[in-house]
Amino acid sequence: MRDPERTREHIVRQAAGLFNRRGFAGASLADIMAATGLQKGGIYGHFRSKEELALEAFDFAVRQMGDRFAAVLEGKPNAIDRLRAIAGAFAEIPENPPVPGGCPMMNAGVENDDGNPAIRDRARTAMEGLRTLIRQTVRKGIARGEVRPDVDGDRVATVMVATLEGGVMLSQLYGDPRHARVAAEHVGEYLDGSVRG
Amino acid sequence: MRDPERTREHIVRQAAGLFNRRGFAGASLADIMAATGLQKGGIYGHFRSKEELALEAFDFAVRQMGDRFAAVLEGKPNAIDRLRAIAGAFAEIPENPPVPGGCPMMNAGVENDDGNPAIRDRARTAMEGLRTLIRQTVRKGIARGEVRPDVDGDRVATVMVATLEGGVMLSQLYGDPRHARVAAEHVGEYLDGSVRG
Amino acid sequence: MRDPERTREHIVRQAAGLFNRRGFAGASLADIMAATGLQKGGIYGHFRSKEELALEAFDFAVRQMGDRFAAVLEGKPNAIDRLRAIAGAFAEIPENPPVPGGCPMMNAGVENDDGNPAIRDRARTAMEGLRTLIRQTVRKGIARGEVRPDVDGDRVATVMVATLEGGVMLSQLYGDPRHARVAAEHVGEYLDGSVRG
Amino acid sequence: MRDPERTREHIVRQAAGLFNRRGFAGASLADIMAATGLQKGGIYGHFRSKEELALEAFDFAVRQMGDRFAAVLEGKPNAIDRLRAIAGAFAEIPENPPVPGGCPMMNAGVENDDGNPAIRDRARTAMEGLRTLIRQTVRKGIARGEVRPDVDGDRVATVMVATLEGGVMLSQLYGDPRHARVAAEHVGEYLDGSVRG
DNA sequence: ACCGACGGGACCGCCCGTTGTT
DNA sequence: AACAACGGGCGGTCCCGTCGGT
Repeated sequence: MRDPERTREHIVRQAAGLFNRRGFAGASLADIMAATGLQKGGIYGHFRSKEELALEAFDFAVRQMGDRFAAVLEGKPNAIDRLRAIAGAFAEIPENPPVPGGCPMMNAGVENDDGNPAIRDRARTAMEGLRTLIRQTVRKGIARGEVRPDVDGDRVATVMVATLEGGVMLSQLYGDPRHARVAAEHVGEYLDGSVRG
Repeated sequence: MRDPERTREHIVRQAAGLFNRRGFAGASLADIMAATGLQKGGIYGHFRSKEELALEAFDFAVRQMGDRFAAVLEGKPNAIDRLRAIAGAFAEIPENPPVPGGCPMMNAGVENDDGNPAIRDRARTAMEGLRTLIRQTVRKGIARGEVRPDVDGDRVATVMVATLEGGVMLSQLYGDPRHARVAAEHVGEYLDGSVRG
Repeated sequence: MRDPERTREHIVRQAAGLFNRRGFAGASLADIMAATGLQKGGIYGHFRSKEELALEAFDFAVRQMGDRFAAVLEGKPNAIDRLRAIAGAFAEIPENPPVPGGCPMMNAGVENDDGNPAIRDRARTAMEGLRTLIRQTVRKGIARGEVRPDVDGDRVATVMVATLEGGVMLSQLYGDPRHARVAAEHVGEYLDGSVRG
Repeated sequence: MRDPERTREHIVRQAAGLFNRRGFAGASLADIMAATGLQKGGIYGHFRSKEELALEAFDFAVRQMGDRFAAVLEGKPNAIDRLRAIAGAFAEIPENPPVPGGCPMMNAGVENDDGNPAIRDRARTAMEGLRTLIRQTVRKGIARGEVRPDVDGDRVATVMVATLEGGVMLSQLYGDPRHARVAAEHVGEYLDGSVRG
């Protein structure tokens, strides 16, 4: 681990999985030391505090999610196709999570209901990014005639995100990926029935 | 606080809110002491451990949820009406939570992703109770001709619960009750469009 | 347990075994509650504190030891016979302890090396009672011509008690009653060889 | 206290005295903190638990005892001289204890009558080491014609250890070193009268 | 006489963060 | 850059003792 930049990323990556699975309070520095193979000094040389590391780890996790979305949206100009692709990306989370522990936005939001407002803010911002992606996709879809002109993009965003995140949550709770897939399928039907122009 | 039974319930009620908001690890005995006005001895006289208290608190929270459902289902024989009532109950959670912190099943499920399998099991069982309620409502609705005969009750349960829980999650994350209401409205349209016979 | 006197003795008896085996700090009130079948109030109605109970329990234990000595000394006027009888009583302790846990004087003395001077004082007094018994037996034996006139009773007491208590300690440590018997046999030879007149 | 090895030994040494005087349960971490001048973090960095520290402290205490024996046995080939030297070492314990609190084998054996089997096992092993030393000294003494050929080394070991440990116990109980000395003198007479060839 | 709820405190173990050193 | 010793404090658990009630 000669390259300090590489070490830093290594820490962030391992911490992201731990924080996502166990939450900020539940993941201890001892856990992170074990996961990274570093001692305390090696970690505190890169981050001023556990919280600073948690924030970077959360951003990293959100970026992993974003990369997934970017990958499935690649080369899809059609709005409905794009929204379907987002649903498909969610359907895959339980079986192939971008970060261990599932969706970081939901996890961070629920686990930091109380306390740790910094992470909560980050979760809100990230979630709003996803909702904005959906909203703008809808808007462009309307402009392109692929989406009914009377469709409210904000509502579509809420319906989609709620259903998909809820499906992931059920899959995690039951340890059964079907729920996320059923939720994604429902979103597909919803898009065909109520959104498509 | 002469009556020990009352004290016990008082502890459980306060603890339910704390555990629901902060999670099992996040809610300390000091928090519970502060919320109940009791000292450690007074709490450990009623419960053998923090976990035993957490389990009872979780059961209490689930019961509070169940009471909500029972209240809105009261006197509604029609299946679609009943499913709508469930959606309506979820829509109200952010503004008027049966237990502070929102839906205990989702919270416990997400926060105990790792660790504390006992609470996780309880969360699964409670969630399955809700899904069973929906499934059986669908089945009776088919028998009564209120629901299309080809509707899969299990899928309806997953779609409804995913959407509604996801809506509650969004409302909590944003501090805005609209998301839960939008999710509930979507469920209503889904019921009218795809379930109603 | 109608008779309060009987209850009190019941507590003392059970506590004596617990304190003798686990020491003052090691035996908790919860242990005593479990052993006696009484609740806290039932115990504190008879004793003002754990220490007061411990002192009475220790006295009880010493009395049990004393009863053993009295029994084996009964009808033995000869000094050497009496001293042998004391050795025999010690030899039996590991297999048939008068109080669970062995000799309370040794236990209390060793376990209260530091702290709890009250129990330590009682242990000293009790031990001195035993040494006085030996010393006076020697003295009478000299007067009766059964013991050499130049024998120092105090030294006999120390040698006998040291050897016998040490034998009991070894038997307890190893869980093997032979050591106490060997020690008692040695005392017998010592009496025959160096004390008998 | 720069050198961690030195710190560790410092902790062990101080803890050995505390555990030997107060027992495993009786010596609290607060006591050890006070005796060592370290905080909890400083102690738990060297030992994983109180029990691990107690085991090392016990081993240290036994080593201190062993050093005493080794010192007095130095340059003494004759078996009777060696056995006398062991008795002499015991006679000195009350006035000049190798570890504060007296003989760790006896203390640990008596105080862990119940509970803490690990320390009890160590005490047994250490005591058996002492008995073996005596047994083998007797055996060699027989071979060298210094000890009667019919002497049973195991019985000698039990008699000597019982008497000497008992003497130390009496000295501790009374706070008077004479008992240990009398016991050692008795052992000397026993060796001359019953063991010497 | 006995029960049992409760107070308040001490226990050990783990936590995060700092600091001196290599 | 990384290690590892250490400080100081919070965590849950169990402790003993009191007191109102039966």
